[in-house]
Amino acid sequence: MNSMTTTPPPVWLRAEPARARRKPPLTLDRIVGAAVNLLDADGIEGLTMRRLAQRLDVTATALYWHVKTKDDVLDLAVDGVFGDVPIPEVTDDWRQDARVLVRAWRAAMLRHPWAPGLIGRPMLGPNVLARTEFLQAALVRGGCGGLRLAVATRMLANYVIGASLTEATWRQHADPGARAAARDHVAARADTYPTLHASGHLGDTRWDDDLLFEEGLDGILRAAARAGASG
Amino acid sequence: MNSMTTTPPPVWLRAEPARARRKPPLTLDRIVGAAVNLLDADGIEGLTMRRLAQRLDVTATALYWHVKTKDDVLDLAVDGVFGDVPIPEVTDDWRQDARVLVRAWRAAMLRHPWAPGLIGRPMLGPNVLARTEFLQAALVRGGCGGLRLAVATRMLANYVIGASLTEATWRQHADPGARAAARDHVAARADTYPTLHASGHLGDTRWDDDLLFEEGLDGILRAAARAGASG
DNA sequence: GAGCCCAACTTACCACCGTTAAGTTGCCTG
DNA sequence: CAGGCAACTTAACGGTGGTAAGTTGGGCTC
Repeated sequence: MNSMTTTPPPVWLRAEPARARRKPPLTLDRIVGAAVNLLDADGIEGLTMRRLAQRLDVTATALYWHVKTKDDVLDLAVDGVFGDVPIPEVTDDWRQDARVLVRAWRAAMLRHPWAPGLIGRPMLGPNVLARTEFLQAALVRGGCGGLRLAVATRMLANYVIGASLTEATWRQHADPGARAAARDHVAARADTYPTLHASGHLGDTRWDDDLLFEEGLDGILRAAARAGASG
Repeated sequence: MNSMTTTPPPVWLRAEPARARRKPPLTLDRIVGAAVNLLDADGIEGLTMRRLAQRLDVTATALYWHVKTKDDVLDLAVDGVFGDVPIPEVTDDWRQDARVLVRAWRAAMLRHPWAPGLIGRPMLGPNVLARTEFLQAALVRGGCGGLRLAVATRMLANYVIGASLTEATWRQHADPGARAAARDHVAARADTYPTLHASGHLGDTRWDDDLLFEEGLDGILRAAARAGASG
Protein backbone atom coordinates (compact mmCIF):
# COMPACT_ATOMS: atom_id res chain seq x y z
CA MET A 1 0.00 0.00 0.00
CA ASN A 2 2.78 2.44 0.94
CA SER A 3 6.00 2.82 -1.05
CA MET A 4 4.38 4.52 -3.99
CA THR A 5 7.77 6.16 -4.56
CA THR A 6 10.70 4.44 -6.21
CA THR A 7 12.76 4.30 -3.01
CA PRO A 8 12.12 0.90 -1.42
CA PRO A 9 11.10 0.77 2.27
CA PRO A 10 13.66 -0.27 4.88
CA VAL A 11 14.17 -3.98 4.99
CA TRP A 12 13.12 -4.61 8.56
CA LEU A 13 9.52 -3.57 8.06
CA ARG A 14 9.08 -5.25 4.73
CA ALA A 15 6.05 -7.51 4.57
CA GLU A 16 6.42 -11.17 5.51
CA PRO A 17 9.78 -11.82 3.94
CA ALA A 18 9.32 -15.39 2.79
CA ARG A 19 5.89 -16.80 3.49
CA ALA A 20 4.11 -14.12 1.49
CA ARG A 21 1.87 -15.22 -1.36
CA ARG A 22 -0.99 -16.27 0.80
CA LYS A 23 -3.79 -15.24 -1.50
CA PRO A 24 -5.22 -17.90 -3.77
CA PRO A 25 -3.89 -17.85 -7.33
CA LEU A 26 -5.90 -16.20 -10.04
CA THR A 27 -7.73 -18.57 -12.34
CA LEU A 28 -10.14 -18.18 -15.21
CA ASP A 29 -12.91 -19.61 -13.07
CA ARG A 30 -12.33 -17.12 -10.29
CA ILE A 31 -12.30 -14.29 -12.81
CA VAL A 32 -15.53 -15.40 -14.41
CA GLY A 33 -17.19 -15.88 -11.05
CA ALA A 34 -16.22 -12.43 -9.89
CA ALA A 35 -17.34 -10.96 -13.18
CA VAL A 36 -20.78 -12.52 -12.88
CA ASN A 37 -21.10 -11.26 -9.31
CA LEU A 38 -20.06 -7.80 -10.33
CA LEU A 39 -22.48 -7.79 -13.26
CA ASP A 40 -25.29 -8.97 -11.00
CA ALA A 41 -24.51 -6.24 -8.52
CA ASP A 42 -23.82 -3.26 -10.74
CA GLY A 43 -25.08 -4.10 -14.20
CA ILE A 44 -23.19 -4.06 -17.41
CA GLU A 45 -21.55 -0.71 -17.08
CA GLY A 46 -20.46 -1.56 -13.58
CA LEU A 47 -18.06 -4.11 -14.98
CA THR A 48 -14.65 -2.55 -15.37
CA MET A 49 -11.37 -4.33 -15.65
CA ARG A 50 -10.09 -2.26 -12.74
CA ARG A 51 -13.10 -2.91 -10.55
CA LEU A 52 -13.05 -6.57 -11.42
CA ALA A 53 -9.37 -6.76 -10.53
CA GLN A 54 -10.01 -4.96 -7.27
CA ARG A 55 -12.53 -7.60 -6.27
CA LEU A 56 -9.89 -10.24 -6.87
CA ASP A 57 -7.27 -8.26 -4.95
CA VAL A 58 -5.11 -7.87 -8.00
CA THR A 59 -4.11 -5.15 -10.44
CA ALA A 60 -6.11 -4.70 -13.60
CA THR A 61 -3.25 -5.71 -15.83
CA ALA A 62 -2.93 -9.05 -14.06
CA LEU A 63 -6.21 -10.05 -15.67
CA TYR A 64 -4.64 -9.76 -19.08
CA TRP A 65 -2.41 -12.70 -18.29
CA HIS A 66 -5.46 -14.97 -18.20
CA VAL A 67 -7.65 -13.17 -20.68
CA LYS A 68 -6.94 -11.45 -23.95
CA THR A 69 -9.53 -8.70 -23.84
CA LYS A 70 -12.52 -7.49 -21.89
CA ASP A 71 -14.82 -9.06 -24.47
CA ASP A 72 -13.38 -12.40 -23.46
CA VAL A 73 -14.59 -11.77 -19.93
CA LEU A 74 -18.05 -10.94 -21.20
CA ASP A 75 -18.21 -14.01 -23.42
CA LEU A 76 -17.13 -16.21 -20.55
CA ALA A 77 -19.63 -14.57 -18.22
CA VAL A 78 -22.51 -15.24 -20.61
CA ASP A 79 -21.51 -18.84 -21.09
CA GLY A 80 -21.15 -19.02 -17.34
CA VAL A 81 -24.79 -18.17 -16.68
CA PHE A 82 -25.78 -20.78 -19.24
CA GLY A 83 -23.78 -23.15 -17.11
CA ASP A 84 -26.36 -23.07 -14.37
CA VAL A 85 -29.21 -23.90 -16.68
CA PRO A 86 -29.77 -27.52 -15.60
CA ILE A 87 -30.00 -30.01 -18.43
CA PRO A 88 -33.03 -32.20 -17.68
CA GLU A 89 -33.18 -35.96 -17.81
CA VAL A 90 -34.34 -37.32 -21.14
CA THR A 91 -37.87 -38.71 -20.80
CA ASP A 92 -40.20 -40.17 -23.39
CA ASP A 93 -42.12 -36.89 -23.50
CA TRP A 94 -39.99 -34.81 -25.86
CA ARG A 95 -42.27 -31.84 -25.58
CA GLN A 96 -41.99 -31.73 -21.83
CA ASP A 97 -38.20 -32.06 -22.08
CA ALA A 98 -38.01 -29.07 -24.37
CA ARG A 99 -40.37 -27.10 -22.20
CA VAL A 100 -38.36 -27.69 -19.04
CA LEU A 101 -35.11 -26.71 -20.72
CA VAL A 102 -36.50 -23.54 -22.23
CA ARG A 103 -38.14 -22.57 -18.96
CA ALA A 104 -34.84 -22.93 -17.11
CA TRP A 105 -33.09 -21.02 -19.84
CA ARG A 106 -35.38 -18.06 -19.45
CA ALA A 107 -35.17 -18.26 -15.66
CA ALA A 108 -31.37 -18.11 -15.76
CA MET A 109 -31.47 -15.09 -18.03
CA LEU A 110 -33.84 -13.28 -15.72
CA ARG A 111 -31.68 -14.11 -12.72
CA HIS A 112 -28.86 -12.27 -14.51
CA PRO A 113 -30.73 -9.57 -16.38
CA TRP A 114 -27.58 -8.15 -17.96
CA ALA A 115 -27.07 -11.38 -19.87
CA PRO A 116 -29.70 -11.09 -22.63
CA GLY A 117 -28.19 -7.79 -23.69
CA LEU A 118 -24.91 -9.54 -24.38
CA ILE A 119 -26.34 -12.10 -26.76
CA GLY A 120 -25.43 -9.97 -29.74
CA ARG A 121 -22.14 -11.81 -30.08
CA PRO A 122 -21.29 -15.27 -31.37
CA MET A 123 -22.30 -17.77 -28.72
CA LEU A 124 -20.07 -20.79 -29.10
CA GLY A 125 -19.30 -21.54 -25.47
CA PRO A 126 -19.57 -25.16 -24.37
CA ASN A 127 -22.48 -24.48 -22.01
CA VAL A 128 -24.55 -22.79 -24.68
CA LEU A 129 -23.86 -25.48 -27.23
CA ALA A 130 -24.73 -28.28 -24.80
CA ARG A 131 -28.15 -26.73 -24.11
CA THR A 132 -28.86 -26.16 -27.78
CA GLU A 133 -27.87 -29.74 -28.49
CA PHE A 134 -30.34 -31.01 -25.89
CA LEU A 135 -33.09 -28.81 -27.27
CA GLN A 136 -32.62 -29.87 -30.84
CA ALA A 137 -32.35 -33.53 -29.85
CA ALA A 138 -35.73 -33.23 -28.17
CA LEU A 139 -37.20 -31.84 -31.37
CA VAL A 140 -35.71 -34.70 -33.33
CA ARG A 141 -37.35 -37.14 -30.94
CA GLY A 142 -40.56 -35.27 -31.68
CA GLY A 143 -40.24 -36.19 -35.33
CA CYS A 144 -38.70 -33.01 -36.71
CA GLY A 145 -36.05 -33.23 -39.36
CA GLY A 146 -34.55 -31.30 -42.24
CA LEU A 147 -36.14 -27.93 -42.87
CA ARG A 148 -38.80 -28.51 -40.23
CA LEU A 149 -36.13 -29.10 -37.62
CA ALA A 150 -34.24 -25.97 -38.56
CA VAL A 151 -37.40 -23.90 -38.42
CA ALA A 152 -38.52 -25.30 -35.06
CA THR A 153 -35.10 -24.81 -33.50
CA ARG A 154 -34.97 -21.22 -34.54
CA MET A 155 -38.53 -20.53 -33.45
CA LEU A 156 -37.80 -21.77 -29.97
CA ALA A 157 -34.42 -20.08 -29.63
CA ASN A 158 -35.66 -16.79 -31.04
CA TYR A 159 -38.69 -16.82 -28.80
CA VAL A 160 -36.78 -17.38 -25.59
CA ILE A 161 -34.11 -14.86 -26.56
CA GLY A 162 -36.66 -12.23 -27.41
CA ALA A 163 -38.69 -12.87 -24.30
CA SER A 164 -35.67 -12.78 -21.99
CA LEU A 165 -34.39 -9.64 -23.59
CA THR A 166 -37.60 -7.66 -23.34
CA GLU A 167 -38.46 -8.86 -19.87
CA ALA A 168 -34.95 -8.25 -18.58
CA THR A 169 -35.13 -4.75 -19.96
CA TRP A 170 -37.82 -3.83 -17.50
CA ARG A 171 -36.29 -5.66 -14.57
CA GLN A 172 -32.99 -3.97 -15.24
CA HIS A 173 -33.98 -0.37 -15.70
CA ALA A 174 -34.79 -0.89 -12.19
CA ASP A 175 -37.07 1.77 -10.79
CA PRO A 176 -40.41 0.08 -10.16
CA GLY A 177 -42.24 3.06 -11.55
CA ALA A 178 -40.81 2.50 -15.02
CA ARG A 179 -43.57 0.12 -15.94
CA ALA A 180 -46.23 2.48 -14.69
CA ALA A 181 -44.52 5.34 -16.48
CA ALA A 182 -44.70 3.41 -19.74
CA ARG A 183 -48.40 2.79 -19.23
CA ASP A 184 -49.01 6.45 -18.52
CA HIS A 185 -47.00 7.39 -21.58
CA VAL A 186 -49.30 5.32 -23.76
CA ALA A 187 -52.41 6.36 -21.89
CA ALA A 188 -51.58 10.01 -22.51
CA ARG A 189 -51.52 9.25 -26.24
CA ALA A 190 -54.51 6.93 -26.21
CA ASP A 191 -55.85 8.43 -29.41
CA THR A 192 -52.77 7.54 -31.46
CA TYR A 193 -52.32 4.13 -29.84
CA PRO A 194 -55.89 2.98 -29.26
CA THR A 195 -55.20 -0.74 -29.44
CA LEU A 196 -52.12 -0.61 -27.25
CA HIS A 197 -54.04 1.47 -24.76
CA ALA A 198 -57.06 -0.80 -24.69
CA SER A 199 -55.02 -3.98 -24.44
CA GLY A 200 -52.65 -2.57 -21.88
CA HIS A 201 -49.73 -4.01 -23.81
CA LEU A 202 -47.21 -1.95 -21.90
CA GLY A 203 -47.04 -1.91 -18.16
CA ASP A 204 -50.08 -4.02 -17.63
CA THR A 205 -50.32 -6.33 -14.65
CA ARG A 206 -53.43 -8.24 -15.63
CA TRP A 207 -51.36 -11.27 -16.59
CA ASP A 208 -47.90 -11.90 -15.36
CA ASP A 209 -44.91 -12.58 -17.56
CA ASP A 210 -44.60 -16.21 -16.52
CA LEU A 211 -48.10 -17.02 -17.75
CA LEU A 212 -47.67 -15.19 -21.03
CA PHE A 213 -44.36 -16.88 -21.67
CA GLU A 214 -45.76 -20.31 -20.93
CA GLU A 215 -48.73 -19.84 -23.23
CA GLY A 216 -46.56 -18.68 -26.09
CA LEU A 217 -44.20 -21.57 -25.54
CA ASP A 218 -47.12 -23.96 -25.77
CA GLY A 219 -48.12 -22.48 -29.08
CA ILE A 220 -44.65 -22.84 -30.52
CA LEU A 221 -44.28 -26.41 -29.31
CA ARG A 222 -47.63 -27.28 -30.85
CA ALA A 223 -46.49 -25.78 -34.12
CA ALA A 224 -43.28 -27.80 -33.90
CA ALA A 225 -45.27 -30.97 -33.24
CA ARG A 226 -47.45 -30.33 -36.27
CA ALA A 227 -44.34 -29.71 -38.36
CA GLY A 228 -42.91 -32.98 -37.05
CA ALA A 229 -46.01 -34.90 -37.99
CA SER A 230 -46.22 -33.44 -41.46
CA GLY A 231 -42.48 -33.38 -42.22
CA MET B 1 -6.40 26.53 -36.16
CA ASN B 2 -3.61 28.70 -34.74
CA SER B 3 -4.08 30.77 -31.59
CA MET B 4 -4.15 27.86 -29.19
CA THR B 5 -2.79 30.34 -26.66
CA THR B 6 -4.89 32.78 -24.72
CA THR B 7 -3.60 35.82 -26.63
CA PRO B 8 -6.11 36.58 -29.38
CA PRO B 9 -4.84 36.95 -32.97
CA PRO B 10 -4.52 40.44 -34.44
CA VAL B 11 -7.81 41.83 -35.56
CA TRP B 12 -7.00 42.23 -39.23
CA LEU B 13 -6.65 38.55 -39.93
CA ARG B 14 -9.56 37.42 -37.87
CA ALA B 15 -11.97 35.18 -39.78
CA GLU B 16 -14.84 36.74 -41.68
CA PRO B 17 -15.84 39.41 -39.23
CA ALA B 18 -19.59 39.49 -39.77
CA ARG B 19 -20.87 36.98 -42.29
CA ALA B 20 -19.62 33.98 -40.35
CA ARG B 21 -22.18 31.38 -39.27
CA ARG B 22 -22.65 29.80 -42.64
CA LYS B 23 -22.94 26.21 -41.51
CA PRO B 24 -26.44 24.84 -40.97
CA PRO B 25 -27.62 24.82 -37.36
CA LEU B 26 -27.42 21.66 -35.33
CA THR B 27 -30.73 19.91 -34.81
CA LEU B 28 -31.81 16.66 -33.22
CA ASP B 29 -32.67 15.26 -36.62
CA ARG B 30 -29.24 16.01 -38.02
CA ILE B 31 -27.63 14.44 -34.96
CA VAL B 32 -29.69 11.28 -35.23
CA GLY B 33 -29.06 11.03 -38.94
CA ALA B 34 -25.32 11.34 -38.50
CA ALA B 35 -25.41 8.84 -35.64
CA VAL B 36 -27.19 6.26 -37.78
CA ASN B 37 -24.71 6.79 -40.60
CA LEU B 38 -21.79 6.44 -38.25
CA LEU B 39 -23.24 3.31 -36.70
CA ASP B 40 -23.84 1.82 -40.12
CA ALA B 41 -20.29 2.58 -41.14
CA ASP B 42 -18.32 1.65 -38.04
CA GLY B 43 -20.59 -0.38 -35.79
CA ILE B 44 -21.54 0.30 -32.25
CA GLU B 45 -18.14 0.98 -30.83
CA GLY B 46 -17.40 3.32 -33.69
CA LEU B 47 -19.96 5.74 -32.29
CA THR B 48 -18.23 8.28 -30.10
CA MET B 49 -19.51 11.63 -29.09
CA ARG B 50 -16.34 13.19 -30.47
CA ARG B 51 -16.47 11.36 -33.78
CA LEU B 52 -20.14 12.13 -34.10
CA ALA B 53 -19.46 15.78 -33.43
CA GLN B 54 -16.64 15.79 -35.96
CA ARG B 55 -19.01 14.57 -38.66
CA LEU B 56 -21.30 17.46 -37.85
CA ASP B 57 -18.41 19.94 -37.84
CA VAL B 58 -18.94 20.77 -34.22
CA THR B 59 -17.26 20.14 -30.88
CA ALA B 60 -18.35 17.16 -28.84
CA THR B 61 -19.76 19.28 -26.05
CA ALA B 62 -22.05 21.05 -28.47
CA LEU B 63 -24.02 17.82 -28.74
CA TYR B 64 -24.85 18.03 -25.07
CA TRP B 65 -26.91 21.09 -25.71
CA HIS B 66 -29.39 19.04 -27.74
CA VAL B 67 -29.00 15.73 -25.95
CA LYS B 68 -28.60 14.87 -22.31
CA THR B 69 -26.41 11.80 -22.62
CA LYS B 70 -24.96 9.40 -25.14
CA ASP B 71 -27.72 6.92 -24.34
CA ASP B 72 -30.18 9.48 -25.65
CA VAL B 73 -28.39 9.37 -28.98
CA LEU B 74 -28.61 5.58 -29.02
CA ASP B 75 -32.29 5.57 -28.13
CA LEU B 76 -33.02 8.06 -30.85
CA ALA B 77 -30.97 6.11 -33.35
CA VAL B 78 -32.90 2.93 -32.65
CA ASP B 79 -36.23 4.66 -32.96
CA GLY B 80 -34.86 6.25 -36.10
CA VAL B 81 -34.34 2.93 -37.86
CA PHE B 82 -37.86 1.92 -36.87
CA GLY B 83 -38.90 5.07 -38.65
CA ASP B 84 -38.11 3.57 -42.02
CA VAL B 85 -40.16 0.48 -41.42
CA PRO B 86 -43.08 1.29 -43.72
CA ILE B 87 -46.50 0.85 -42.17
CA PRO B 88 -48.59 -1.05 -44.70
CA GLU B 89 -52.10 -0.25 -45.83
CA VAL B 90 -54.80 -1.98 -43.86
CA THR B 91 -56.41 -4.69 -45.98
CA ASP B 92 -59.07 -7.23 -45.14
CA ASP B 93 -56.39 -9.91 -44.75
CA TRP B 94 -55.14 -9.27 -41.23
CA ARG B 95 -52.62 -12.06 -41.43
CA GLN B 96 -51.00 -10.65 -44.52
CA ASP B 97 -50.92 -7.20 -42.91
CA ALA B 98 -49.06 -8.56 -39.91
CA ARG B 99 -46.72 -10.55 -42.09
CA VAL B 100 -45.76 -7.56 -44.21
CA LEU B 101 -45.10 -5.41 -41.16
CA VAL B 102 -42.99 -8.01 -39.41
CA ARG B 103 -41.04 -8.72 -42.58
CA ALA B 104 -40.20 -5.05 -42.98
CA TRP B 105 -39.30 -4.84 -39.31
CA ARG B 106 -36.74 -7.59 -39.64
CA ALA B 107 -35.43 -6.14 -42.89
CA ALA B 108 -34.82 -2.77 -41.25
CA MET B 109 -32.97 -4.40 -38.40
CA LEU B 110 -30.73 -6.29 -40.78
CA ARG B 111 -30.04 -3.16 -42.77
CA HIS B 112 -28.67 -1.67 -39.53
CA PRO B 113 -27.19 -4.70 -37.82
CA TRP B 114 -26.08 -2.73 -34.77
CA ALA B 115 -29.71 -2.01 -33.91
CA PRO B 116 -30.88 -5.35 -32.48
CA GLY B 117 -28.09 -5.24 -29.94
CA LEU B 118 -29.50 -1.99 -28.59
CA ILE B 119 -32.96 -3.35 -27.90
CA GLY B 120 -32.07 -4.04 -24.28
CA ARG B 121 -33.44 -0.67 -23.26
CA PRO B 122 -36.99 0.64 -22.91
CA MET B 123 -38.36 1.24 -26.38
CA LEU B 124 -40.95 3.94 -26.12
CA GLY B 125 -40.12 6.00 -29.17
CA PRO B 126 -43.02 7.10 -31.35
CA ASN B 127 -41.88 5.05 -34.33
CA VAL B 128 -41.64 1.84 -32.31
CA LEU B 129 -45.02 2.40 -30.71
CA ALA B 130 -46.72 3.13 -34.02
CA ARG B 131 -45.49 -0.17 -35.49
CA THR B 132 -46.52 -2.12 -32.43
CA GLU B 133 -49.91 -0.48 -32.56
CA PHE B 134 -50.38 -1.55 -36.17
CA LEU B 135 -49.30 -5.09 -35.38
CA GLN B 136 -51.62 -5.50 -32.46
CA ALA B 137 -54.49 -3.95 -34.35
CA ALA B 138 -54.03 -6.57 -37.06
CA LEU B 139 -54.22 -9.30 -34.44
CA VAL B 140 -57.40 -7.79 -33.06
CA ARG B 141 -58.89 -7.87 -36.55
CA GLY B 142 -57.90 -11.53 -36.57
CA GLY B 143 -60.14 -12.14 -33.60
CA CYS B 144 -57.59 -12.04 -30.80
CA GLY B 145 -58.48 -10.41 -27.51
CA GLY B 146 -57.66 -10.49 -23.83
CA LEU B 147 -55.06 -13.03 -22.86
CA ARG B 148 -54.89 -14.46 -26.37
CA LEU B 149 -54.05 -11.05 -27.76
CA ALA B 150 -51.33 -10.47 -25.21
CA VAL B 151 -49.79 -13.86 -25.93
CA ALA B 152 -49.90 -13.44 -29.70
CA THR B 153 -48.38 -9.96 -29.55
CA ARG B 154 -45.51 -11.17 -27.45
CA MET B 155 -44.93 -14.22 -29.60
CA LEU B 156 -44.58 -12.12 -32.70
CA ALA B 157 -42.46 -9.41 -31.12
CA ASN B 158 -40.18 -11.87 -29.37
CA TYR B 159 -39.74 -13.90 -32.51
CA VAL B 160 -38.73 -11.01 -34.69
CA ILE B 161 -36.47 -9.58 -32.01
CA GLY B 162 -34.74 -12.88 -31.44
CA ALA B 163 -34.37 -13.56 -35.14
CA SER B 164 -32.99 -10.11 -35.92
CA LEU B 165 -30.57 -10.32 -33.03
CA THR B 166 -29.11 -13.68 -33.89
CA GLU B 167 -28.96 -13.03 -37.62
CA ALA B 168 -27.42 -9.62 -37.14
CA THR B 169 -24.79 -11.17 -34.92
CA TRP B 170 -23.33 -13.09 -37.82
CA ARG B 171 -23.64 -10.29 -40.32
CA GLN B 172 -21.95 -7.94 -37.90
CA HIS B 173 -18.96 -9.96 -36.74
CA ALA B 174 -18.11 -9.47 -40.25
CA ASP B 175 -15.45 -11.80 -41.52
CA PRO B 176 -17.21 -14.17 -43.90
CA GLY B 177 -15.28 -17.09 -42.46
CA ALA B 178 -16.99 -16.74 -39.08
CA ARG B 179 -19.90 -18.89 -40.13
CA ALA B 180 -17.60 -21.56 -41.49
CA ALA B 181 -15.48 -21.35 -38.36
CA ALA B 182 -18.54 -22.02 -36.24
CA ARG B 183 -19.42 -25.04 -38.33
CA ASP B 184 -15.88 -26.39 -38.02
CA HIS B 185 -15.97 -25.77 -34.29
CA VAL B 186 -19.04 -27.98 -33.97
CA ALA B 187 -17.75 -30.50 -36.49
CA ALA B 188 -14.58 -30.96 -34.47
CA ARG B 189 -16.74 -31.87 -31.46
CA ALA B 190 -19.24 -33.92 -33.41
CA ASP B 191 -19.31 -36.59 -30.70
CA THR B 192 -20.53 -34.16 -28.00
CA TYR B 193 -22.93 -32.32 -30.31
CA PRO B 194 -24.22 -35.07 -32.59
CA THR B 195 -27.58 -33.48 -33.34
CA LEU B 196 -26.17 -30.02 -33.98
CA HIS B 197 -23.55 -31.54 -36.22
CA ALA B 198 -26.00 -33.65 -38.19
CA SER B 199 -28.52 -30.85 -38.62
CA GLY B 200 -25.90 -28.27 -39.45
CA HIS B 201 -27.61 -25.84 -37.10
CA LEU B 202 -24.62 -23.51 -37.09
CA GLY B 203 -23.08 -22.18 -40.22
CA ASP B 204 -25.19 -24.20 -42.56
CA THR B 205 -26.14 -22.84 -45.95
CA ARG B 206 -28.69 -25.45 -46.93
CA TRP B 207 -31.56 -23.07 -46.26
CA ASP B 208 -31.19 -19.35 -46.16
CA ASP B 209 -32.28 -17.15 -43.31
CA ASP B 210 -35.13 -15.56 -45.24
CA LEU B 211 -36.82 -18.89 -45.80
CA LEU B 212 -36.38 -20.05 -42.22
CA PHE B 213 -37.75 -16.78 -40.90
CA GLU B 214 -40.76 -16.88 -43.17
CA GLU B 215 -41.62 -20.45 -42.21
CA GLY B 216 -41.40 -19.70 -38.51
CA LEU B 217 -43.52 -16.60 -38.98
CA ASP B 218 -46.17 -18.68 -40.70
CA GLY B 219 -46.25 -21.03 -37.75
CA ILE B 220 -46.69 -18.23 -35.26
CA LEU B 221 -49.42 -16.56 -37.28
CA ARG B 222 -51.26 -19.86 -37.55
CA ALA B 223 -51.02 -20.25 -33.81
CA ALA B 224 -52.35 -16.73 -33.38
CA ALA B 225 -55.25 -17.48 -35.73
CA ARG B 226 -56.14 -20.58 -33.76
CA ALA B 227 -55.97 -18.61 -30.55
CA GLY B 228 -58.25 -16.02 -32.11
CA ALA B 229 -60.78 -18.62 -33.15
CA SER B 230 -60.86 -20.33 -29.78
CA GLY B 231 -60.59 -17.20 -27.62
C1' DG C 1 -30.10 52.09 -33.61
C1' DA C 2 -28.18 51.14 -28.81
C1' DG C 3 -28.30 47.78 -25.51
C1' DC C 4 -29.11 43.47 -23.86
C1' DC C 5 -30.60 38.68 -23.47
C1' DC C 6 -30.10 34.17 -24.16
C1' DA C 7 -29.84 30.15 -27.41
C1' DA C 8 -26.11 27.85 -29.26
C1' DC C 9 -21.96 27.10 -29.31
C1' DT C 10 -16.36 26.57 -27.68
C1' DT C 11 -12.35 26.01 -24.45
C1' DA C 12 -10.54 23.73 -20.76
C1' DC C 13 -10.69 20.15 -17.91
C1' DC C 14 -11.88 15.82 -15.06
C1' DA C 15 -11.87 11.03 -13.69
C1' DC C 16 -11.90 6.94 -15.71
C1' DC C 17 -11.49 3.47 -19.34
C1' DG C 18 -9.10 -0.66 -22.01
C1' DT C 19 -4.72 -1.97 -23.20
C1' DT C 20 0.47 -2.33 -23.83
C1' DA C 21 5.39 -2.44 -22.52
C1' DA C 22 8.64 -3.20 -19.38
C1' DG C 23 10.05 -4.55 -15.02
C1' DT C 24 9.82 -7.65 -10.64
C1' DT C 25 9.08 -11.74 -7.89
C1' DG C 26 9.29 -16.23 -6.18
C1' DC C 27 8.71 -21.12 -7.06
C1' DC C 28 10.50 -25.23 -9.49
C1' DT C 29 13.76 -27.73 -11.96
C1' DG C 30 18.38 -29.37 -13.07
C1' DC D 1 22.60 -22.92 -6.19
C1' DA D 2 21.85 -21.09 -11.00
C1' DG D 3 18.53 -19.74 -13.87
C1' DG D 4 14.18 -19.97 -16.29
C1' DC D 5 9.65 -18.98 -16.54
C1' DA D 6 4.74 -18.33 -14.90
C1' DA D 7 2.33 -14.88 -12.63
C1' DC D 8 2.19 -10.92 -11.26
C1' DT D 9 3.12 -5.15 -10.64
C1' DT D 10 4.42 -0.35 -12.06
C1' DA D 11 4.00 3.08 -15.35
C1' DA D 12 2.09 5.09 -18.99
C1' DC D 13 -0.77 6.15 -23.34
C1' DG D 14 -4.51 7.74 -25.99
C1' DG D 15 -9.22 7.95 -25.90
C1' DT D 16 -13.88 8.23 -23.48
C1' DG D 17 -18.37 10.35 -21.55
C1' DG D 18 -19.42 14.28 -19.17
C1' DT D 19 -19.24 19.11 -16.63
C1' DA D 20 -18.29 24.01 -15.73
C1' DA D 21 -17.30 28.19 -17.33
C1' DG D 22 -16.62 31.27 -20.97
C1' DT D 23 -17.84 33.38 -25.75
C1' DT D 24 -20.64 34.81 -29.62
C1' DG D 25 -23.96 36.66 -32.42
C1' DG D 26 -28.85 37.10 -34.01
C1' DG D 27 -33.14 39.06 -32.61
C1' DC D 28 -35.84 41.61 -29.47
C1' DT D 29 -37.16 45.64 -26.88
C1' DC D 30 -37.10 50.48 -25.88
